[in-house]
Amino acid sequence: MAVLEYLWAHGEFDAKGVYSALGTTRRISHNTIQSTLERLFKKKLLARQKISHAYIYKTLVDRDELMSRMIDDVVKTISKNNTDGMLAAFVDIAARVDDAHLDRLEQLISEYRANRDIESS
Amino acid sequence: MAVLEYLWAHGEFDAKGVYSALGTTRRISHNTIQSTLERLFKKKLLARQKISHAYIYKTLVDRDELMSRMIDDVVKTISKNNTDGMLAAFVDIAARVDDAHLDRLEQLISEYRANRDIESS
DNA sequence: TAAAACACCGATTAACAGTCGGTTTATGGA
DNA sequence: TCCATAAACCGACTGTTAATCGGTGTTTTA
Repeated sequence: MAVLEYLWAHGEFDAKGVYSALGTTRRISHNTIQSTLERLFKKKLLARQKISHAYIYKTLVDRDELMSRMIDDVVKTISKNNTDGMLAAFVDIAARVDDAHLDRLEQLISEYRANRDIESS
Repeated sequence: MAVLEYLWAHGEFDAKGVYSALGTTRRISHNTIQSTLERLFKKKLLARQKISHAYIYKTLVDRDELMSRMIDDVVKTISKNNTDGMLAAFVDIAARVDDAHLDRLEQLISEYRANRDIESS
């Protein structure tokens, strides 16, 4: 997560760059960062491109997309096809923060619809 | 999950009861069911009560509540405090199923509000 | 009171994240 | 051209957790 956070915040970087930002604070070796980058790459969460002899990594999914995937996984394991329960959970969670979030959620739905209509015209 | 599914569908049961329902199909021993029940109990997902010398287990959370918790976990690990991103992800996921789910989501928000207002009066 | 039923503990396997060391390979400068 | 360095790559170890089961001891009950 720390690596992803960093790349989300700062764009493309090589292992060295990520290491100099995170390594000291987290007391982690360069190799640890490197392995983490490789594993994220294998999971297709990062893309990489060889510049000279070092890879430059960048994220393949943004934070919201990753969150969506993870929530999707949860929904799949726990309530196969019970999308209504899923929607109810969304409302619960939003309301749990505070009720204003329900308004905001409605607003986002409207925005989504508006956006969709523009794109399809 | 299979154990939880069973208890959600059939109410209270002891290990034996769950075993006779799931054991044969899944080719799983009585002990496996028992361990699973114990672990779920330790996680506070099940409650139990000793009847004679056997425990009767029942679920402490329903499916939607469990889903909420798991989604909450995802949101916490991936987007600390970025609730707006979370809400956007909800809309995305709902819309991804199909657009009717956006209507349904709005409906659930209304229902939630109506419910809340009744309870607070 | 002995057999059956059950709880409980420990053990094994498999997966995975986090971490790192060692080895190989490729680069670029002397 | 050759070597020092940087980086990739591979394997390993630890810790955690789920899934699975056996063994042991305890409680019922016939």
